[in-house]
Amino acid sequence: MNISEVAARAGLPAKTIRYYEEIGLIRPLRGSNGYRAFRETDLHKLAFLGRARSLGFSIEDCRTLLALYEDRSRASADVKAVARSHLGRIAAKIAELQAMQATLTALVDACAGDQRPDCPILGGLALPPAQG
Amino acid sequence: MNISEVAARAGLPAKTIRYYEEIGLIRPLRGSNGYRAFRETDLHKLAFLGRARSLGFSIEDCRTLLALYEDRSRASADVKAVARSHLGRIAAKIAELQAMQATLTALVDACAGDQRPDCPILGGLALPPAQG
DNA sequence: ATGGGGCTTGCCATGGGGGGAAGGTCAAGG
DNA sequence: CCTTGACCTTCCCCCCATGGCAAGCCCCAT
Repeated sequence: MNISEVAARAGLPAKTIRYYEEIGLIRPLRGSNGYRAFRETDLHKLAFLGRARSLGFSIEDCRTLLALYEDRSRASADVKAVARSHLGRIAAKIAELQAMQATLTALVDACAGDQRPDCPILGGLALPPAQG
Repeated sequence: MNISEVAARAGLPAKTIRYYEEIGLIRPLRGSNGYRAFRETDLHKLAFLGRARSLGFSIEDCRTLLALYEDRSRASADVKAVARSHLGRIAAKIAELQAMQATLTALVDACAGDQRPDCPILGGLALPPAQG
């Protein structure tokens, strides 16, 4: 399998696949012409990586998960720990965004949004945040 | 005012302030020794930028907001448009994270998390996502 | 053999700074 | 006057996870 075929099948850009090889996530073979020669196992790994990335796992998390994926004697507790840690980061990020959303929504709702220059949004950004 | 004082007062790292000058968000004066000489207006702008950034506005959004902030004849509608656009991005990001959260939570809940190797999390990452 | 696509490497760019080196400046103490 | 140490300056490389582009092979069909 050449890179464009495995890219189409894994749903990843060829550039990303080359990058994943460069950082050691996959190790495809090489043909005599220098082309990467992907096996089915490489394709599986790339599909795995694509799904893990789409769930927001970092590359380093992916490296860990891939090692666990390949280790037939792994403990599921190890996998669960990685996943739960990531869930914590997701929850924290959601909370942060929701706080921004609340603050900004309040400012937007207070703004007339007409031709006049008076603007509570700019006012809110210019002054220290009130805690009440 | 030297950079460390304005950094402390604006709550921004000195490095960030130099960066903001480099990209033209602020234009502090210079003393004869080459040191940046910040005025009160520079401090206000930096505090404004810090709050806008903490609400998740991009640097380019900040540039726009700062221009509106300085334009006494702006229309509040222009400000509101920028803020609403940003609120849309925030909502999209929250939705994306919540989708990840839902998928990952389901996998984590299905995982025993013990010493055995069977792991629905890895299974879910290895197989194409079921839509049910 | 010629053309057009696919493959390779390599370098530069993003956003929003962080880290740290090399060197000039300033204020206080001996 | 000299030193010390804190502060300031510019400069360049680093992060993540790619995207874009260019030069130069390679393969297949005509």
